Amino acid sequence: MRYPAAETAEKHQRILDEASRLFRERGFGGVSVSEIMKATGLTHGPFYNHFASKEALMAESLAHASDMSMAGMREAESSPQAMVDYVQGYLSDWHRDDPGHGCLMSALGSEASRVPAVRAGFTAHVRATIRSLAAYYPWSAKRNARRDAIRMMAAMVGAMVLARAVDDPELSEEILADVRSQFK
Amino acid sequence: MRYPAAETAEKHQRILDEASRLFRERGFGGVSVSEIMKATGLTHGPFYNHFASKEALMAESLAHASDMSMAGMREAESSPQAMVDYVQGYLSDWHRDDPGHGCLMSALGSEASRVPAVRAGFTAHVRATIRSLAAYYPWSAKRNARRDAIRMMAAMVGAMVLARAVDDPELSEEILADVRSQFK
DNA sequence: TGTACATCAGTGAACGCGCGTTCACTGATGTAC
DNA sequence: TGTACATCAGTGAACGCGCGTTCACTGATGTAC
Repeated sequence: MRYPAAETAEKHQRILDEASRLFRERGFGGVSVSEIMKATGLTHGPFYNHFASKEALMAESLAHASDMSMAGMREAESSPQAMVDYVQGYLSDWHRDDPGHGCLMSALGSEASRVPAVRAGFTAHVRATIRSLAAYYPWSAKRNARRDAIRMMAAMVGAMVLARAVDDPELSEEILADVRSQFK
Repeated sequence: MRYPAAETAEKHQRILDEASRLFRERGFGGVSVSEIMKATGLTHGPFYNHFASKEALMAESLAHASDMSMAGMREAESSPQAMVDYVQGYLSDWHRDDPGHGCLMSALGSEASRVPAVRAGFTAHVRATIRSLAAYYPWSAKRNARRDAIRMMAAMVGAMVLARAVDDPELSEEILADVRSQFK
């Protein structure tokens, strides 16, 4: 049946919300189209009214996750302290235990290398993250801000990947704490 | 038909070699049992003479990759300079472009969090890496060696994940170079 | 304003495909006598 | 030393399953008159 035009756009957004969450939680390969549609409260059929393919959804939901993430970063840019808090929050247990609403670089990084459709969006997100960290984090030497932002970003992503993979909570906590204290 | 006993053990090793390479190249989900067996020159049937399941192979091939990797690290432990060279080599284009023979943390990190069978082996590898870096890298302050080893390892893994995912060679090179120069 | 009809996001059964896994069978090897 | 036979890693067809994707159909909405 035909539906009000407004609902269609809203459903499109809901698919993107659920997809970007589920992909970050379980990886691109770990979630089926049916599961995503079920999570939005629909059957799997109409998926192709919204997206050309699962790959197209991967690309669009990665861009969506990036938009959400960068919107959150806008707030962190309001003050040097907010920026430090952002980095500390990134390296928190809370973020480690909720990949679905967290950083897409640490959640989808290694898979992104293998999905060509997704790499351009991923690259744009990496660039935006570097730019924001370089411009707003209270660096001691502004001259090397971009270089230091890249180093910090690498440490943050690596720490999160390792803290999530390791099955000993103590070691996981140690990794996060050691990198946290590096940027306090 | 029956085969000489020596060949059987050798084939087991060859399956592990190919599996640990292919898994690192394409991820656990990106390689089928058939492909692995084909890469060792066999049909997929006898796979179950060697391993209980694909999950069991994942765990065993991760341990295998860890063994190979730690064997390589033994050499790096021979001198402080060799250790610095090891870190520089880790952050090289060569390593970035050959994940199949490289670090399993950067290749399989985000997937490892989601495969319970694999996490214990992954954790053991992380511990061994920390131990080796802490003990043999020429730290300025030996007192904080373990903390500094964890920080360096996080930066190395994060840099490799990002350098591989990004689709702009210049940005990829910049990430590697900036983290390389941090540990030179 | 009321009626007739085209629209199109929805439904859910069905498709081909590749996956992990199983199994009846093969036949050179190693062992018993 | 020679012969008979049990062993078991191999082969390759087959299995059930869930996947991404397609499609004939539905029916409330929006539009034309």
